[in-house]
Amino acid sequence: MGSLHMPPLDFDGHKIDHVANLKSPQCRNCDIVREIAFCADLSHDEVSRLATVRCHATLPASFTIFREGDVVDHVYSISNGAVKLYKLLPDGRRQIIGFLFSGDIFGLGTHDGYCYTAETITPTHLCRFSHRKLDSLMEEMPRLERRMFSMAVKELVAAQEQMLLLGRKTAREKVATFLVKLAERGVKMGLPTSPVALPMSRADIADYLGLTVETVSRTFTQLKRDNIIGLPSSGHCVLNDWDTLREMAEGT
Amino acid sequence: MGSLHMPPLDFDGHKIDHVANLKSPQCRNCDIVREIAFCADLSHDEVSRLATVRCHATLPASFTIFREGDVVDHVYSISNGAVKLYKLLPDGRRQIIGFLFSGDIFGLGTHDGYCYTAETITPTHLCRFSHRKLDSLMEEMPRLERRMFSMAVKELVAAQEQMLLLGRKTAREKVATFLVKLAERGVKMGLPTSPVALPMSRADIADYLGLTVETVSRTFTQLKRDNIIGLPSSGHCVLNDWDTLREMAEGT
DNA sequence: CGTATAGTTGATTAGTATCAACGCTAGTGG
DNA sequence: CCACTAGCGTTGATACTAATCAACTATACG
Repeated sequence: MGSLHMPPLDFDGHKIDHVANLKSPQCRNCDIVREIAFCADLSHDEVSRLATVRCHATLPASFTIFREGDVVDHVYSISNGAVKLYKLLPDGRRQIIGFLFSGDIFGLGTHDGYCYTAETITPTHLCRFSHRKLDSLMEEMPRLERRMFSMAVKELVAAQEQMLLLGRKTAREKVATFLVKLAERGVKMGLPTSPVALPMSRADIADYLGLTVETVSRTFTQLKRDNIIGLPSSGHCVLNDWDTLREMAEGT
Repeated sequence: MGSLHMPPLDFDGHKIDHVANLKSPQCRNCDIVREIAFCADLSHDEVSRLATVRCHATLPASFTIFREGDVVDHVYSISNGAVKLYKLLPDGRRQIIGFLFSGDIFGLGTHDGYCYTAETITPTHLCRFSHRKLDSLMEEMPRLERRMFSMAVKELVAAQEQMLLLGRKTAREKVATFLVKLAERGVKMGLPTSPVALPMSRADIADYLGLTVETVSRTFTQLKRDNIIGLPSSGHCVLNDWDTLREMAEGT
């Protein structure tokens, strides 16, 4: 929020890592990313060619990557860190469209510009690909296009589930769904089910679930009192009763 | 609702129009569809090849085309009529994901099956394409893949706007947005801005906007009392004050 | 150590849901 | 042709969930 009027750091500026050192300690992480991000399913050769059009950057927390309405010029892939995407109403009401983590990509859009603002939550390491270059690469690499398409479909499926949550679930069900999804996402990344890391603020969670900070806080406290979760700190959540949480998320 | 346990009509069964007569009175409509649906941007030759894998059907109102979880085997394009897509919670709470009209396509999904149920609202004429055949066509026709991709992106953008509506807008704003969007959609199809046709029931509108029937009804009545809209019948809505409606939709 | 920010908790309000009744419309069958 | 019925839409009374307003506590930061 505080960075809303800060101009975006240039990827070619001082915060950039110009060379990806594939033998660095981050290598293992890169492999994981390759499995999940849009490099997956591509041959070694294809990945190398993708690498020629990419650019890295390490950004601080609360850094605005681009704003809703900006010209759609790049696609981003998160190597490491956490990003939130949101839309605003003129009076400041905010809806967070999604939280993204390592391996996720974002930056699709139409000729009307990006349809959301993207902002880092934690310090984040990003890969950036220019749409222009990506487009010409896609001409030669149909599998890349396939990959982009299937990712768009996945995003769409996620968006539709979130519509069900926002339109029809209670506060408890919303929070339960949020925790279950975060935990499942973590497991896919090789993390344990519990505790779940909550790098985002309560305000962010509220704006993601269509609630207020107070309601989110109260709901957490309530779930804690019922021994369904534990809150060792505001940034971590222990899932004590996975089954109950899952049922609650499904609305039963 | 009443057709929930009715087995889907087979496209190869008695309700099928096996041959598309391009010189029929529907021809003009077909042209319009070609502009909007995924045949747009394709050459005459490409459209012909698409035609070889397609299949037509005329379905009655309230007919379930496929259900959430069904194996994803076809993509559908609406020639004529109206369709709603929805998701259900185990206890029956429903969220309508979208209303679709002439020229719209639907039927994207993952290996987990379709992520929503599709049901006709009015009697509807559909085109159906098998995913399998479409996939092999896409190998040869990159533009077709492009087209599918850009349509998925458009759907995604729409889903994200709906998230903002569901999470952060008031009942009045929701209804105003709904009417504005419907009117704009109509204009794209060459219809006048007003009156807007409302082929769907109040219950459908409610489940689309995350409200109850009663709230939708009351909100319509209220807008009518304020002379912003007129309701000559429950199926039509006259937009008297476009600017106010638009502002209301944007939340100002 | 002091200040600013984030998170929690409490009291009250407001907006929408729920429950209930009634009117309208369209289709049905006598 | 018209009364009958069923479903949809509207309206009213009340309840309840979550929002708002406000105070306080915990945490992070300089």
